Amino acid sequence: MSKIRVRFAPSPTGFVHVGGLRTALYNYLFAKKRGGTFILRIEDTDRSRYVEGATENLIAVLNWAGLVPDEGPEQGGDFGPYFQSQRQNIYRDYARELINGGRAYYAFDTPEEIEEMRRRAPKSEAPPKYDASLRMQMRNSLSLSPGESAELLEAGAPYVIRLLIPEDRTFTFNDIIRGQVSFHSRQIDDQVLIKSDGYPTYHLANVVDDHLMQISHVIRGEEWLSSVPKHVYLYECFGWKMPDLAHLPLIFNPDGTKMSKRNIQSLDELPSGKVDPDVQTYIDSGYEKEAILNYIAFLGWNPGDDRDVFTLRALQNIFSLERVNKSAAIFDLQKLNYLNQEHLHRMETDVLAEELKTEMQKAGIHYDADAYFKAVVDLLKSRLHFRKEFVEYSTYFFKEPESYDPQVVKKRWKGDSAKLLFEFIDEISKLDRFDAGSIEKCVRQIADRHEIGSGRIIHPVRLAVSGIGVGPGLFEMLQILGREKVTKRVKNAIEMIPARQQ
RNA sequence: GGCGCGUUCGUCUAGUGGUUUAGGACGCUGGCCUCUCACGCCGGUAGCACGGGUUCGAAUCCCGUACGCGCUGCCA
Repeated sequence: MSKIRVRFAPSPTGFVHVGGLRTALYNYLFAKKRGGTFILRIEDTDRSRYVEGATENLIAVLNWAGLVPDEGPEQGGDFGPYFQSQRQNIYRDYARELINGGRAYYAFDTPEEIEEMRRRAPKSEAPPKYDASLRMQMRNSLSLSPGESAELLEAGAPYVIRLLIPEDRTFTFNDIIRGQVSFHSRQIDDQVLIKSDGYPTYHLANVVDDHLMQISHVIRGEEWLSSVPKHVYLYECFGWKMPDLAHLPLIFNPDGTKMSKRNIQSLDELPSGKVDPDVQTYIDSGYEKEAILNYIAFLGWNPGDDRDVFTLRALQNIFSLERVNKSAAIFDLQKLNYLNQEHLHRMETDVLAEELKTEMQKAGIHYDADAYFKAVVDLLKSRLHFRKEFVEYSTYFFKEPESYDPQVVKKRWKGDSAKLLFEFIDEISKLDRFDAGSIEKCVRQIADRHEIGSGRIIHPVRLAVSGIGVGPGLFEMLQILGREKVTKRVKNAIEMIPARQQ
């Protein structure tokens, strides 16, 4: 079996689309699973749509995701350059070869003339194509005499090179995902191969580059399916072997429309039925990298069993194109959220703690010791949906409460709370070991003594040490805080709270 | 309009002629756990687009219809 070589070939026209990231991911997974090469090729042949910084941004997102190319603009390789804009002369040579072989021709029609040709058609009908039925009425090296054409070329008249699509041919090809697909040449127009600005169109460039770069499998979005016959014909003209094809299903908004960046400010205020196609938005919103990758991998693919949480490494081992679906998928934020939480909960505490330090520093919060910090992370981990929540959830572990939630005071702070809490700090002062088990025993004993529910102590203590009414299990929380802090905070609260009540 | 591709719970999907009273996950929902909020656990909800064939038997094969999407550019 020949070497697996796949490419992700985006055009730098803006932000990185969720669908684009998935295409990159599938290419990457396919290559890695089979010991192949993952190539990044920048398809920047449309100067009018070129966006400054888009390439850098694209590479940054790919690196962020861990989908690092084996060959590409950054890492180089034996098949460069990896920018199509730097390969112009290559395409030009191949286009000439086509013309010399009678497979392509020069066309001198101006954009206005083509526009006019299309406008001439009755409104009820479909716009005509530049094809066998029309080309002899246009201005090109087929309709003009050889002398006229040569004259125009010599005079430097603007021209494009068009592919001469044969009449009455059926192009059939096999797609790994869709099976056999065929098109009749009647449906295909004489595709422009070289534009008047000298740059190639996608169709020529991708065929030439895929061949020259020895691409074994083309994995891309379904929007390309309809232009495959043109590519099939080009491969035939050049006498090249075509790579295997896999056309991926599209990804849509919840309302079934195409994902668009229009009218989207943030994930918190999405227009009804819409979702943000910009990968950067999810990164900025604090989604776990692994969760994003896991989620988009499952948009159109599944491992065939019940498992649904995978790291990039794990996906590498089980991915296969054969298990990619045919039908389009809808992007669902809730499932992403679920996976985000799953990945967070499955992280090793040590690793998470290390990464959370950055979040803490950003928030300007300082902590005492590594062991203490890790203990807090361990305790709070299972309550996290997003890692950024940690800062908020853990504040009272790093500084004393400055106020007490009035709602909770009203609900939990009873007339005897102060008295019970005095008793509580007195009891815990006698404890040999200040651990969750001992603290709990202590609380239960006080409650029994007064014949009240232990909640009558638990809730006020929580309020006293944290200032709020929600949080992790109280006893574990107190153990981590330590006897000294707990005693101090409870005393503070006893002083503060009744004063506020009056 | 033409051509192409697609259609299993609200969503992601399993399913490749009998193992299926169509399975899982998210969501929603009932409960358990419990000191709160989460987590976790147990349960429920809901689907083969429609119509014809083929077959002893079809979600699975064929045809048609409907609907959706893609392409129909000197965009990719």
